Amino acid sequence: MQKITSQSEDFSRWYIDVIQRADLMDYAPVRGCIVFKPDGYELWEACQRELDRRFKETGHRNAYFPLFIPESFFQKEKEHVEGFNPELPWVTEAGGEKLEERLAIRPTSETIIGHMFAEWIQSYRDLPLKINQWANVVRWEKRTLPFLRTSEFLWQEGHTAHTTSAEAEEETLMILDLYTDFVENILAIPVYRGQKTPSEKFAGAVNTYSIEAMMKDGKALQAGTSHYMGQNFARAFDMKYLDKDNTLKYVYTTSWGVSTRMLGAIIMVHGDDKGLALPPKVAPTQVIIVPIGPQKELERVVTYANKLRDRLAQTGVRVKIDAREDISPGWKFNEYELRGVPVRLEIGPRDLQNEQVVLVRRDTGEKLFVPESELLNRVPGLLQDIQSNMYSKAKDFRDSNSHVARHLTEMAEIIRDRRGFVLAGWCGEDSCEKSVKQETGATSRNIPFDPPEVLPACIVCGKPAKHTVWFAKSY
RNA sequence: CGGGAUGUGGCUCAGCUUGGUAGAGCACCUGGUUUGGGACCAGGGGGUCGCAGGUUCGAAUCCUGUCAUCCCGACCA
Repeated sequence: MQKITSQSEDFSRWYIDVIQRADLMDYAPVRGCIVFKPDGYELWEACQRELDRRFKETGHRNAYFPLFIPESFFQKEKEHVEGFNPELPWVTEAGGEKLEERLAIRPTSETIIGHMFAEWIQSYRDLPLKINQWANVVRWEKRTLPFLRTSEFLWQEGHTAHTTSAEAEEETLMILDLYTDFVENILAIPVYRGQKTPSEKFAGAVNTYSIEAMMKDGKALQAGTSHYMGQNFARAFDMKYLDKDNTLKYVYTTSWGVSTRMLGAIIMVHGDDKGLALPPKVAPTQVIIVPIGPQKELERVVTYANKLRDRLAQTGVRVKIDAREDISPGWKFNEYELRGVPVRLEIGPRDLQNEQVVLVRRDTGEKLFVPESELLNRVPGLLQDIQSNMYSKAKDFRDSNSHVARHLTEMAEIIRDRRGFVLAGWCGEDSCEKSVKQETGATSRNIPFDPPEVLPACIVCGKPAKHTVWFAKSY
């Protein structure tokens, strides 16, 4: 069996090797498009489950809007058109005839949802309106990478409309908190929360907020964004309501999304040279049972293993058994480590004899000999322990690769030699932000709400800093 | 979109320089022996060489075009 490239040798190749060997995806016959294979799609479904529950708990309802967007819709919001035009695919012909108006395949749905909201909103009593949609979107990217940037991807996009700017801003930040909670507690990935600089914000937004995660190669990945649109889209799409004072007013809107890019984050944050490592809370299989034994004993072992499987499943653990006889235990060990299953349960004749099982942690490789009588009590705690340990490891890595720089040359050195995130002061000028990119290759990730340190001077021009900003090379 | 590389059974690749009708390892199938960290023996099936043209008696091999993937860069909610 061919080995995967090690992370230290070539991180990009390691990533491509792992996602294919772990059977998460396959390339599709269309440029930049991938197939989410069952194991990859199950991971996405696990994310969906967690997020969808949170959206509903916070008063959002799911709906579904069309894939096609009339060209004229895009013309209505100037920044929005300019931002998205380069990456739009167009339908110009259908049913054998040329269309009167071209239809874009949605890159995001602000426009068409804005159009519909305008029809649905009449009175202040219709507000707030809080909708989420699970959908595929298309952006014709120049350079693609499975999960992280593909021409077509899956995501959720929330869209809300409110009577006041304060309420809309509150929604925007509440969602950022929701994303943070999900990514940190479920995916075990620590994030920096903050506001995007004007050059990095969403096309048409007033403010964009993001959570930024650090991959194991030190690059940043925007794991989620939440936008406050002010009245930009309300004016463009005529989203008005009659207020208590009997005057027409524009609503304030928000939008926010996370995508299948998060699968890439899980892989790049937790994976190692053995392959994937899935946080227990999203792992489609949390415990894999591998029965071991010579032919004569195997039947007895498997019968017993099946009983354990059933009892574990009853306590809510997602458990599977691999009782294939034609594949050696050693092969299975490697296989499930590659696939990132958090816990392996080995059971053989010796264990039957001793009334115990062997548990092996994916995160540390540690072997635990557990009396059979304690198994049901131990497993949930072990899974929780793995979950926390994975978060701590990721956080330690992130923290030890987060630096502070006071001069541009210093930042360039850090980015070049040590990688990771660099905190720096910024005067607020576009030109200085551009200089950072030119000199170091890093772009501004966000302006953190709670920077570890406040920097007084702009790293480029030395003038008083308006903001303290995270910079990094990013995916 | 620019620069570089690659495309040959499911996978990794050899063959291409010097054209002569496709090969290895792994995987797969059958039988047997095995089973606590990627088992072994024997037998077997599977590819007109990314695609389309061209040169030639003859093309995986030479030429042109095209598509896709990987790396670097530009661009990028």
